[in-house]
Amino acid sequence: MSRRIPASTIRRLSHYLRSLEDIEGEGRETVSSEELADRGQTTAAQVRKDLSHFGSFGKRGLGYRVDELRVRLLEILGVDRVWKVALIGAGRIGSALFEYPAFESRGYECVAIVDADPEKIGAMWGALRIRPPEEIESLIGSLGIELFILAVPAQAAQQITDRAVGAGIKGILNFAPIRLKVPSHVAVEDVNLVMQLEALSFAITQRG
Amino acid sequence: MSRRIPASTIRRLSHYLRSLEDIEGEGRETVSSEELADRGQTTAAQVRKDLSHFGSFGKRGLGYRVDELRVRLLEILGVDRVWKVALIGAGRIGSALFEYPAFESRGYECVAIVDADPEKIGAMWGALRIRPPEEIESLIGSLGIELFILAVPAQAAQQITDRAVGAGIKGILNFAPIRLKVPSHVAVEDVNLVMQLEALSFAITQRG
DNA sequence: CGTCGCTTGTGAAAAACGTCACAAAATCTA
DNA sequence: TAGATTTTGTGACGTTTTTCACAAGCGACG
Repeated sequence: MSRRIPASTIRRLSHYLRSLEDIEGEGRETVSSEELADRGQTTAAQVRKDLSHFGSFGKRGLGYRVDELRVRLLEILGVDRVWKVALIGAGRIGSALFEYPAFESRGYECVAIVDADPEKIGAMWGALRIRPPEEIESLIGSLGIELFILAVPAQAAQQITDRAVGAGIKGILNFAPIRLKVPSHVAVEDVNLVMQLEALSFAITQRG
Repeated sequence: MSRRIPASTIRRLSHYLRSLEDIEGEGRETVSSEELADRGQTTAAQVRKDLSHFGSFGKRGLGYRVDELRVRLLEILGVDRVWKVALIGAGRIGSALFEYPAFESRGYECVAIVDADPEKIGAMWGALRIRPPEEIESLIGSLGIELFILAVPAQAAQQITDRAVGAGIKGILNFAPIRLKVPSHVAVEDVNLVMQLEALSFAITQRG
């Protein structure tokens, strides 16, 4: 029941949540920390320690009720509600993300698409019309957008970020390969595929 | 000059490498640990500690020679050569990745595309023809493929992984939302956008 | 009801990771 | 050459994160 939670704990909670959904799909009603550990890449003690940051949800001798723990994890992770998301950048990555079914299934709802390319502005993606960057502030305000998925070239990313921050954005999933500067109350998660590929080639090279 | 390197160090090395390329582009010849720290999200001591795992590349009083350190980082990360990559899954994500310019610029060369959809098999993407899954083993063998970019539905991922491992694959960049089971000599990096969005919503909810 | 088997929750120990502080090495200046 | 100045490389230290170990809680069963 502490205050400061490690980022690695949060990642594992996401994974537990997915496992719980699988387990629920299998029709099971309870699960032990050991089984959750096996399905993740961790240990039973780690599972219990992770959960203990937020309360005690299990029953000794029995384990955790699957649906109960699932709902608690949804609450903890803040995905027990809909998040209004804007997709900034209607290129290849943006297009792939827009169709990515996993987002909607977790309550992330794309309510706006923005692109700077005059050829794209005005086009329809599904029910959404692509908007020009000038409308960023008004879109955030009128639609209640809290999250940005930022899939624009690196040189445009900081400028757009500054405007989004000014208009009250709360979090950014950043695909641009730069470190965005934001005030401390704005959350940023970087997606960096080159970095992950380099982690692979390092690991392989290391082992010879 | 130690043996076991923290994953966080590797991520930072990738970032230093990008910074060095920027700095070189600005025409500078040397750089201090402090400047590298400023461009990353870290401290000068951390930069020096990270580098010290692999040797001592700087000159006291001067800093690091930009081009020299850049080349050393390329070697350390294993990107001082070409990696033959296969793209498994020619859907939206696969398409976005295939056109992603950053991959080629770091020496990751896509030499094969595989998809299970009969409607896609045989189609050309650039100079590459989309292959059926049955050819996975022979493609790995004949083309010298070492890395997979796995962008297929979750239920197909483990099966394809098993076959790739059997045929000698060394690393997998996994977009499927499951934890792949692989022998310890195979490296896996998971790309999990839902997990990253959940990290955002957690952070925002926490501060709420 | 008492005991047995199972599994949680949690302090305490250990390990991993990051920070600090400073001696050592390099250049520059005179 | 000597002294001033800069910045690295690294052992010692502090903090964070993981692992360990076990008391305590729960259900089952005779």
